[in-house]
Amino acid sequence: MHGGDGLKTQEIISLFKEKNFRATPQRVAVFDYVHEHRTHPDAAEIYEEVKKQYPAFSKTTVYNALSALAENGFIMPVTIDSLSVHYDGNTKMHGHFYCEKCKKIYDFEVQEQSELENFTVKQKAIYYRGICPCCKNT
Amino acid sequence: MHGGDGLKTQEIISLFKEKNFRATPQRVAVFDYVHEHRTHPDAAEIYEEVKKQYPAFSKTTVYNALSALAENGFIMPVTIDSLSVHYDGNTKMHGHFYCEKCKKIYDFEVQEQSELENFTVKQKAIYYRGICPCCKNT
DNA sequence: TTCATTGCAAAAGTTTTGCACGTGC
DNA sequence: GCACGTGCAAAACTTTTGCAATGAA
Repeated sequence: MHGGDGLKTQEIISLFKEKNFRATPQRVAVFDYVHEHRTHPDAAEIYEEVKKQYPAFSKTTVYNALSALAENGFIMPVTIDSLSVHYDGNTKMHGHFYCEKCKKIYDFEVQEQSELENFTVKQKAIYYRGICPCCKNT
Repeated sequence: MHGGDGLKTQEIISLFKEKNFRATPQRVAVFDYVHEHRTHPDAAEIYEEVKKQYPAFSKTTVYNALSALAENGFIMPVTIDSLSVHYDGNTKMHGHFYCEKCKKIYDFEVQEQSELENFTVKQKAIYYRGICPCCKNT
């Protein structure tokens, strides 16, 4: 196991159909990868890994799938690292810590965040950056 | 006036020297632009605008200056929009709202955010995204 | 004088686009 | 069947790098 949700392909497809989200094998594979690997992968990593299973996979499709999945709330984009957009299968509100040394992204719990009057808020993100405990001791 | 701090060149240079930050005219100009234009400009905008005053300006220098200024706490990077890094002259803790329609970034107030045990936190950011009041009514 | 910074061009990397083809519903 | 998704290559962008020249301290 990878520490994810462990949803079977059929369950993922059902999830998509509930939201009238077209269930292509590519979208299912990207969803599955992001949910099974809670290390905040970016498009490049997802492309490399998913291609091992599905050799015909295109990079464009990864970008399309990620955008569509994020738009529909199936995954959460993390723009903490300005180089590339990372994605998180955990869509519940939580914070992200970016270690400037090892570049790893850590999750942490946060309290409920306030609303903004008159604004339609679709997504809230809390990003911290600095040095993680591991890298402090080296 | 642009709504910024209104620091004179000499004051900016003093500010730099206090922190042993080498005061080149380019760094002063970039600092000045970011502090006078509180619209969260990115490197491209700063380059275009500052070049009007100083034609010999190089894009590399803008990136160098922005990194160095951010590293020393003179400005704050805003990675809310995955396309480019924006910069904020206001380094006091506050939130940023990104409108997905008009792409404008709004500031808002936030409460004190919690610390993280064992982590060295150098920077905290709170990003919301969605639709701003202006764009809702169109 | 010295060493950090600048400026230019070229490279590296991510993301987008255009368009023909394929496929879920 | 039709609209939407996919795949490929090329384009568009942002940011970084290498290196010689310049200038702040």
